[in-house]
Amino acid sequence: MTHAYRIGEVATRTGCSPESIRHYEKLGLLPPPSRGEQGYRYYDQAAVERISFIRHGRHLGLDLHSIQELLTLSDHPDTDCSAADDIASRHLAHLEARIAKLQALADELRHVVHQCRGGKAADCQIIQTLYEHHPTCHEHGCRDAAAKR
Amino acid sequence: MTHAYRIGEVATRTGCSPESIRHYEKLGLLPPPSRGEQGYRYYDQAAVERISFIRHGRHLGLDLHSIQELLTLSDHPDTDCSAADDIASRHLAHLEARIAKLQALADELRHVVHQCRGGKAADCQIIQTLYEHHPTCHEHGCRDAAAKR
DNA sequence: CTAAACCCTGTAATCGTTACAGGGTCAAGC
DNA sequence: GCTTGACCCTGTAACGATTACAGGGTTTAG
Repeated sequence: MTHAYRIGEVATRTGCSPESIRHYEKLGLLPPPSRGEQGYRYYDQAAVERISFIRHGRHLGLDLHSIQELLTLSDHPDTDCSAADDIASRHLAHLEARIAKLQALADELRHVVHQCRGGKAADCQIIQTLYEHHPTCHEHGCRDAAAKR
Repeated sequence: MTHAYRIGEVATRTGCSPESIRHYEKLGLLPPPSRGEQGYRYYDQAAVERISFIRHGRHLGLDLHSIQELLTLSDHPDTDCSAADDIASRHLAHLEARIAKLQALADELRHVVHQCRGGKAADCQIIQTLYEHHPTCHEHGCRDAAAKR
């Protein structure tokens, strides 16, 4: 009730695009805002903060479903909030796993990059590696890596 | 011409699902295979190797477009292959950037995790942080982080 | 002869965002 | 007045790669 912002102003204030804001509404993360006579959405300060909340969660890499759960917790201040910790911990573990995997991929790529400057494709180490590559090859001995799984 | 494999056998040999194989064909990464009288696809050894090539590229995190470029290089053995090196280097740089970003996110998350075991949602540090969080906050002094951008 | 395990095509879902198309509304400037 | 541009609305489709159907046909083993 503080001010009534139209979606464009909310967008610039929060860094969310108007499309994203409408999308969050459609998904149920935002309550339907009040509408002016011509159907324009009007948001109050609480809505701006809620959208910022979503934006920050996205910035941390949380998916909208997790953000939904966190918002629900926030909407019920008397609830036990260990669920929030679960979500954050789960996401952190997920991030760390992804980092480890990407590190492994980067290591593999570093092995093949700069192997073929100026040569012909027929001799290219990168292309050769892709034809012959056995996943998780130099992790543990390369012999049966292709057979497993 | 070595053997004629049906799509299911190719799938188990390469680790790609039949759907993915058909998808690669539709995108033009695979030449249309020969067909039996009932319309079944039949693949030879070269096709199996090409699909493995794609699979390995995907395993390294390359997108299908990059893989397409690498396959085209491989199809023209006389071409200069520095383009392959470009693709791999580009992807490596992309990976390293993504790793750095995920590391930063994980660091931020580690700051908030385990802050609210057993408390009420109203006091939850995680939820508070999401409401108040200013991106790149503890990078450089937190004061005007919200104002910029 | 029937049931399971294949194969075919085409479409829609996933996730979050962006980009339209096609239309309405409102302000400022002439 | 009337136009121009910046907004806003809804609904749909695209992105990338994969998965999951529906609805149908074929082969193979029991």
